[in-house]
Amino acid sequence: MQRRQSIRPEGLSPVADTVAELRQRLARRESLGRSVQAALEQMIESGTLEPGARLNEMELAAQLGVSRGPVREAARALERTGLVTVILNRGAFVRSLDIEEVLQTYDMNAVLFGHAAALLARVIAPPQAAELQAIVERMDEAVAAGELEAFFTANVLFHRQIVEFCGNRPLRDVYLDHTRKLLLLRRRSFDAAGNMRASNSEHRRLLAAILSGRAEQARQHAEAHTRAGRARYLTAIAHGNAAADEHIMPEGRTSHADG
Amino acid sequence: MQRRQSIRPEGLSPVADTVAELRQRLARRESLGRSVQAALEQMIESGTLEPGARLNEMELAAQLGVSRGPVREAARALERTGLVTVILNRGAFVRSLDIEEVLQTYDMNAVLFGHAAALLARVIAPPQAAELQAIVERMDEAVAAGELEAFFTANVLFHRQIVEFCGNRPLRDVYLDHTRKLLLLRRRSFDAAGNMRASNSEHRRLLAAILSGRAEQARQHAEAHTRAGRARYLTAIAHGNAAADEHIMPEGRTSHADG
DNA sequence: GAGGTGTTTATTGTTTACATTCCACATGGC
DNA sequence: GCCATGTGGAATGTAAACAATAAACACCTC
Repeated sequence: MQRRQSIRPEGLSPVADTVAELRQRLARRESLGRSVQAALEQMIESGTLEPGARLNEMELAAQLGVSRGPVREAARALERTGLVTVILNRGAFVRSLDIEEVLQTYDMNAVLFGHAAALLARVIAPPQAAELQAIVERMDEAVAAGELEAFFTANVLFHRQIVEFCGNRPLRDVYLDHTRKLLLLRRRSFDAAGNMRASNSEHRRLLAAILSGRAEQARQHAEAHTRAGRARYLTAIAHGNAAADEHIMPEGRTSHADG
Repeated sequence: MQRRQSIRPEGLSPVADTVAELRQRLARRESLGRSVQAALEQMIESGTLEPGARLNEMELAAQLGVSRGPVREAARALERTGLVTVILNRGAFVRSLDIEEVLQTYDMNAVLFGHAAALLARVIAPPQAAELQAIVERMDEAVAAGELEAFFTANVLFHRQIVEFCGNRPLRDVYLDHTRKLLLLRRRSFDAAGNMRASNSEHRRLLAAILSGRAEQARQHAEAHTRAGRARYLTAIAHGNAAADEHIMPEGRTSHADG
């Protein structure tokens, strides 16, 4: 049973790994809590921690070679990010998004991304324009070569850079947080290969509007693109492709109407 | 040197206050960390903790009658809310918003609030309509009576209920978080008395659009209302009324361009 | 006297230990 | 046979001790 994470037989102190990680942490000047948070996010992304799973503090602390304190800190941080739910005296659980929340998040993201595009259309600078164009071309190449992973990476970057370049930081943070929430908790299943080409032609139209400075048109393209993604998600779950995991969570007391 | 918060001479254990708080906590089934978070927020709101102030863990723990653990937890939670900044090995500091961030937050909130209004216009139910109308009337009364505090309370509730009723939870959470960030860190100075009447007439127009089901018109009114608030903020700081506190924070190394 | 360096002290980061709560299972009563 | 109750174990909530970092002060050198 081998894993990529530094899970190791208990009792043995893994000197090599530990000092390497510590050196890296010191170099990056981040606390153990942050490091643990990153590790947990990767566990969620890789599926090691599935939706609904409980984050056992002792177990995780032992696996990561730290004490429970940093693990707790990371769990609380993930709670506010929306990746886990903390229940008093019961612990932290990886959230499972119900369809409703996914759709609502798409809805909000559409508005935010649309606004970012509109802002960017008014302020975009040449180097940024060049970068976005390069990303779109990279996606075209990925489509032609059928490289799904490459397309996925470039696709994420395209959206990320648009909200980055638009200049509104709070908007960027919110959009990235919620996009990441969707990515991490839905296991990427939405990006079916068949839609890559259509998706990137939407990117091209959006970028053209941004480059020509037509803010409102950019807004509409960006909104439409996000809503198209929403529609792709809907058809995906209709075909049973993706995880429409509902309510695996230990509920926070679903309130009935009885006394 | 007297303060409203439960700051007390060191060494004395304030039994009465502590047990009362604990009982309340047990009744509400919330962890100490949550309670401390609420206490810190109130300290920030009341001005006991001013922007730029450091959150001394030991001191706060002693004041609140808990250990440093819950205080740390609360500080990290507040960090993600955007109320404090945590610097490695130096502690948590109450954030001070620079003008740029306030304006950008207004900008984002305008879009979100506009979308909430548009959504609500399509789904509003009679009891919700009645409540919103009642709130607007309450604000009118407050204007007539010159009751600033009452107007402020009703005003906050009006916006809150619109995003609540619109049905999009992620949007609601984001909007409320960022609105609260502005309220807590700017000490309410934006709501100059002279603008109450104008503000509430905007509310009336917005509500009319919502009630008549005109989504796009509601969106525009809501957006315009938020941007009007933004403009009021700008004129306020131009007149030196409000706290345009810039960069009191110990900076996270403002990067210069030299080697 | 100015600048740099070593030391001190206060505070945070982290770990360890204790108290409390919840869940599961077994036991007994109906 | 089923439900209620009690008990045991495991995990979380909290507190207190330990380690490491950073700011402040004094000192020494030039």
